Amino acid sequence: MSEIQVMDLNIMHTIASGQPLTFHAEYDSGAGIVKYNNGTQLVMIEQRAARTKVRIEARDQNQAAIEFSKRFRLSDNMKKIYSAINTDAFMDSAISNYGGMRLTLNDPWETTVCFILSQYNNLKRIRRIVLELKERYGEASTDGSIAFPKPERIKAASEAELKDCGMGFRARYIKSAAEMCTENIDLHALTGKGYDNVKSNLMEICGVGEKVADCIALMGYGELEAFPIDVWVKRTMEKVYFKGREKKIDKLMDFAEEKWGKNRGYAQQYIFWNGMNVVKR
DNA sequence: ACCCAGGCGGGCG
DNA sequence: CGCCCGCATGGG
Repeated sequence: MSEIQVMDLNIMHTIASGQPLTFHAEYDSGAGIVKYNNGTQLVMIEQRAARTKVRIEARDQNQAAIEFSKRFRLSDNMKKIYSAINTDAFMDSAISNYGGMRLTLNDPWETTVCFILSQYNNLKRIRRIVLELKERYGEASTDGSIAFPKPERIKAASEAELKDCGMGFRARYIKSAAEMCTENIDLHALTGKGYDNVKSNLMEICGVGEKVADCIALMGYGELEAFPIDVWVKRTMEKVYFKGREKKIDKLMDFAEEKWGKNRGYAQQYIFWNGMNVVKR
């Protein structure tokens, strides 16, 4: 057992907010406990009521603490980021509602799968599909928890078997993504190559368009310039900044770059989550 | 019953 | 180019 000091971190909001980690971590909001397999082992993180200390339990404490710190982006200076994205009353309320919500930095392959599954879908069902994939194809760690399945394992499954996990028409994309990522492109090699480069390479994958590529760039590679625009972000931005008038994606992208600059990926996460849960339709 | 979901690829004008 | 359509599935 070890404790680490954290600032501007709210695990509850982070875990709830529709990111890859969300889709397989178990979270007990009453106890303030998250459990997830970090790729090699089971990790338990406890944070009571947005406190500044979290407790970590894992077989290999050191590895768990390092991975946790990276995955929850603890080295981000949130004071600076908030001052960059708190540009108006709407952003101010979003930050006040969900302060401490972090972007997470996830495995690129896992992120790719999660966001291919996200298209024309909803959070609840994405989560179920991801859990199903893990149960069927995931690899058990020695502590019994299950790691997200590697592309080799997904590739070995038939499209019909994948469809059986409830993913519908996305099975074709998942299957071909697994093939590409084992044969044609090395996802890990894209790390640190820069936003434009990462994004254009990701879009080579069938089933990965602009929005999904932005999600992967943001949450799988930590490219904070990525600004994924889904139906909620679009709706919310139109309502808040354009008097409810419809705007094209490109227009909204330019607006975001202008308004929130290099940290616009963080702005997007707050717009998305506050838009979906508070502004609603 | 009907509409929608963290969109995308393909086809058409 | 831009626009429009179908797509599997489950929940509101």
